[in-house]
Amino acid sequence: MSGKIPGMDVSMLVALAEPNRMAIVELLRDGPLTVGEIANRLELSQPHASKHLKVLSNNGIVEVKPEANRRYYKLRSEPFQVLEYWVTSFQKNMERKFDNLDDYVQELKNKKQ
Amino acid sequence: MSGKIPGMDVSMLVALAEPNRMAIVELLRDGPLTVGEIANRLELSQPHASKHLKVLSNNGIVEVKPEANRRYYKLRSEPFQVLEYWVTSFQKNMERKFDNLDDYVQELKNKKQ
DNA sequence: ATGGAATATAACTGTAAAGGGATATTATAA
DNA sequence: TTATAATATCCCTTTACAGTTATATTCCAT
Repeated sequence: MSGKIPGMDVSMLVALAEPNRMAIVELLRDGPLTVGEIANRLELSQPHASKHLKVLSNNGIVEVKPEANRRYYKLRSEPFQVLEYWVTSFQKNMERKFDNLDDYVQELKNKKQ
Repeated sequence: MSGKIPGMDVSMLVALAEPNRMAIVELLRDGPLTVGEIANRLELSQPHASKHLKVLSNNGIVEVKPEANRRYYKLRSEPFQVLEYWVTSFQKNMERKFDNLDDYVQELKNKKQ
């Protein structure tokens, strides 16, 4: 219809919407960490940590920096910028629209009849 | 049941991280709609739409306003405010930390040895 | 009260993904 | 070379959930 603001790509949210992965993301706030560190601090098995990191990586939420036989995972900022933009535009929309819901619904009802 | 998950509550993201539910949320940007309207516009079966709306409702993303035998679903702003706060604080953190990753990793390595 | 419209819910199926364990890969060190 | 550490990948089981169909509920109109 009118100015349809491009909907958020859901895959990033899918990646974030799992407790262990969210915990990883929160952990990486303070800086890059290796797989082993992440697994230790979150009490995950190493394969489990690697798996979750792969999901995060596939969705561009983290990137890898190999260093000898370790791999430092670090957050990427871009997806968070996209998310911030989306949710911000959302807020503006809602404030504008729903100040008086009752009137709005009444208006809708009349239009339908 | 790892009781150590800080930060964002993941359940809201779980609710958003499904294509049909995201589509519903985008649809409700322009104002409240009934179940039937939502099902029609997104080409979902009625029970399917109701189910997704229940998930959104259980997570506080939408609320219901009964009107005769119709039910208008509308967005709630609070969860979006929470999400915006979270992602914003995130951004600040990352800008501050990761300006020069190479130095940071080097520093980490030295600390470990 | 009867019928129909709008919505919710229950029962079921199929599939995707989380979680665990074993193994493969890569890199370093002795 | 062999050994060991760090990580990825493969296999397997189980669970969660999207989606469908059928039925129940609620409300309005006649």
